[in-house]
Amino acid sequence: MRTAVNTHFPAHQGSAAQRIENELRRSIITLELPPGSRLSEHDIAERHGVSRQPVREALIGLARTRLVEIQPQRGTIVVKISVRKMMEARFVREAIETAVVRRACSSFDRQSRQRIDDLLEMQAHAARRDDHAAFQRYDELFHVALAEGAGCPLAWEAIQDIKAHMDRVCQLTLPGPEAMLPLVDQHRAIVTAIDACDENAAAEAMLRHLTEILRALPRVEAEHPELFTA
Amino acid sequence: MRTAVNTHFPAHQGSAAQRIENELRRSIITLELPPGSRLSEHDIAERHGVSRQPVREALIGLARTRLVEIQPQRGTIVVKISVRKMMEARFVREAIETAVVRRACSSFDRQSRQRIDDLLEMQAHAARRDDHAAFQRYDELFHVALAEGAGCPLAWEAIQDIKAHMDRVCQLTLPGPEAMLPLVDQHRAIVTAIDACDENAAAEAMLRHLTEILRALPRVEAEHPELFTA
DNA sequence: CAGTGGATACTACCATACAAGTGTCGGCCA
DNA sequence: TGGCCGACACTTGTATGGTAGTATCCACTG
Repeated sequence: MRTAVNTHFPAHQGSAAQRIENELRRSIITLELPPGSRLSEHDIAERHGVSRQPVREALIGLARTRLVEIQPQRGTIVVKISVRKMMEARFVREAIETAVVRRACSSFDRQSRQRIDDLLEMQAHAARRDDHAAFQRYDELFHVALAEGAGCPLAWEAIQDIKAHMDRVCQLTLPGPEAMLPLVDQHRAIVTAIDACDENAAAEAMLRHLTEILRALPRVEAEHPELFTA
Repeated sequence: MRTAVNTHFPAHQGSAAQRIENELRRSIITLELPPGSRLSEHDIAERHGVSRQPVREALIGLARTRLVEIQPQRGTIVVKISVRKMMEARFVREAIETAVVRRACSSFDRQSRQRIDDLLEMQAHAARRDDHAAFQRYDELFHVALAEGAGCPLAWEAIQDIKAHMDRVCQLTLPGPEAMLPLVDQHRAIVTAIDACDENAAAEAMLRHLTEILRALPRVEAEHPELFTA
């Protein structure tokens, strides 16, 4: 089975629309396309060598997760980061993932459990190499494995949509192994609690992990005010 | 502010694509389009008097919430109801909404609080008239008001996507005022607990409310096996 | 000189036409 | 008669042209 990052359109894996949506999503999250950027169907189509139609569909997909805002007959722009929405997204994610790890304490798929060890290993390696992209990918896979292992893959689908509001902030806070390595430790703490079948400890560990982002938020907002909404 | 049912495409409120998506979603949830139905872009376009393009965009939107499955170069079908996915969706929803009502106990917007009283009144009226459509609409608005009042409208957005897996089952269980009226009482119990600022009681009430659907599930599955996946 | 009205250059939106892939049905062959 | 092979009908995917709406800029007016 191929490991597909975006599982929303299992049927559209190879379509131009899906390719472009993934590409644009990546560019937005990595801030290559900074908030406020104007996106033109025409330009993007030319740049990717396709027609405007698939580009349009890609933009609609991004609009659904609120990464871009389509203003009819006016234009499409990359939305600015909203601290308020990020806080809300974090709150919802905390609600889902603490419930997931609690469930994981009752029963956890053995295959997923094995996979998690591998993922943690690779993530730590990525952190030491200061490879943000790989780190974030493994982070995502870790949480996916958690949801799947707990028997609730749908939980991750739900998270994926709201996570978009947090990803760009994470992108700003990650640089430097000293920021990434502690996150791996937090992951380990979660797994340890699950192995011990200690619901409260697992939920507590997840809560600490998801609260981490709040620490650096004021700093990054002060450093890059132009990326945030007023 | 206009009360928009679907807030995913604020920019597309009047667009043909959005109109058709809403219409199709309604038809699927009300089981007018039963699971397994084949949907043809061509036919739908003709029936609505538009071209294939907006229909296509509508179908992509529905595919994102897994209401339909697009099989490239083959066709698009209404997905069957999956008990497994419904259980997962219920679990995730429970996680989110119990967290929301807990938060609501700390602080709750006064305007939303007033609105909830009106909604409960109207919902009870709809129940007595045996008006499923109105009942379900008010039910949705109740949960929206809860999320907004708690200061987390994003929570409802997240729920909307996964709720699709539950709505059709609800559609099957609702008929008859004797099924609907208890649900209104459960809503009242939630509000009462929030007014008393009793977190645990509120979460407990919400949990009972969201567990209700499990009671009737075996019956409807036995009565309509053709609607469910094997 | 400030303010207003209109032509213009964009935009997203929709319609139409074409391309590419898939399942089916019927004829052909062994 | 059973199995294989090819044409056809149907699907979604993509390309292109035209339409309607909005913002901008500039000439014109008070």
